[in-house]
Amino acid sequence: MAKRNSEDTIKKILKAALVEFAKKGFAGARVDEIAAMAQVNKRMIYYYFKNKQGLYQAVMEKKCDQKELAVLNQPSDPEELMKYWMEICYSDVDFIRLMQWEALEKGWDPVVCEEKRADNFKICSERIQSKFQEDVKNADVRGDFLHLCFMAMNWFPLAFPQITRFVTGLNSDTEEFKKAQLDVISHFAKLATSKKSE
Amino acid sequence: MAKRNSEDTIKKILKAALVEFAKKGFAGARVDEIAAMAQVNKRMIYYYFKNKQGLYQAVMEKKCDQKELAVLNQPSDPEELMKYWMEICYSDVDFIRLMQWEALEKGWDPVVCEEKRADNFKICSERIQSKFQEDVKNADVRGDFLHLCFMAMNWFPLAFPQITRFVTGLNSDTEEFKKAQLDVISHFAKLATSKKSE
DNA sequence: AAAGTTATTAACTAAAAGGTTAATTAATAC
DNA sequence: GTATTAATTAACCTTTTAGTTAATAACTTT
Repeated sequence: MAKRNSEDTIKKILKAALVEFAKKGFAGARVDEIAAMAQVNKRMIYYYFKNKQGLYQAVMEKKCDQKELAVLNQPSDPEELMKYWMEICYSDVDFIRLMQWEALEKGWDPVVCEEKRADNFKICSERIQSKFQEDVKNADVRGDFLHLCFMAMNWFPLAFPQITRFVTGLNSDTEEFKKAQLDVISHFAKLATSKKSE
Repeated sequence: MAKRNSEDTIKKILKAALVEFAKKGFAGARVDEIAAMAQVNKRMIYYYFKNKQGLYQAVMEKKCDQKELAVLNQPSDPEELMKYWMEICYSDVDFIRLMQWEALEKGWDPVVCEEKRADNFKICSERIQSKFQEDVKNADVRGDFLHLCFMAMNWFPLAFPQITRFVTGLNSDTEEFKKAQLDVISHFAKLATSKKSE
């Protein structure tokens, strides 16, 4: 019989739960499946996390904490910034899916870690504002709305893979797509940072 | 007892199913709930659509057909075009949610009406290409990728309401948000259509 | 109006799926 | 070593849910 190790079982459960929740959302995720994937008795989930909701909460909080680090390590150069966030998105599709499930399942209702997450996004918006607003003098466009647009361009292909395939003919998880998409985003970033000719 | 009317019951079922599928996705939708909402005996759903999957298919096909019309009625002026599609998005959030559930539940797998939908998007991409490419001579950006970006900016706030709230402090279903968002999108459109100064 | 067909209903079935009970085993304290 | 606590297990319970059975009521045809 395997040795006992509460820390290890908690870790195994969280890891499996992340995969399952990202794959099927909260409602679609199966507790039995998580237990099987983690190779842990189902009862352990209720022992450590009370119920499915508690486990979900724990998974979300952990992910949000991870992303906090990414915000703090942002590069300052605008060109680099675009590349940086794109890399992060494409290297952690589970995160995007988690956010997407949350969006659908919660709608406009409040979600976990509201304040922490809002703060993180605020930092990003301010970064964009300071880098872009100074250049586009004649554009009275809010920095947070610029931020939202760049985020949209980054997230969309991963959030809507079929539609991306319909539109571009490419799968968004291919290198070919990624390159072309970064090109457009950088193109927009350049347009927004060079003074308008008009 | 109410009079019999097969056409009417089919219509009632489809209407309720659209609401339920948009709200909870395929897996989350409850057949009993749809029946109750449609005020129809549950058995009728299986009678007319065989099973839950068949009903889902019917709902999706109907929606796709509806959107085909919107594509054909596109205005040609770029500025108008942005406004047109934004209005369509915000007046039919159910459609966006349907697409989003599909994205999550199907992942990269094929979906209903593949060819028809791909064709529709192609028309839109070509429209964008013809309107934007001629202006931005020095940009070797593909029209379909431009299209994808504009679509992303339009869809994102409705697809990710919490994140939009975190970033902008506004709910994406408010007029205030809509106005500001159209401003940014138009701003980007203008940037992309005026020749680069460089 | 009788026979046949189409639409509708209520009651039932079987299989998940989240959660619980209570017993058991390993580590720790005394 | 014995008692106590913490971790783990198997078996069970309850509710929910997609899907069925079989009977019945309303139209249509002849």
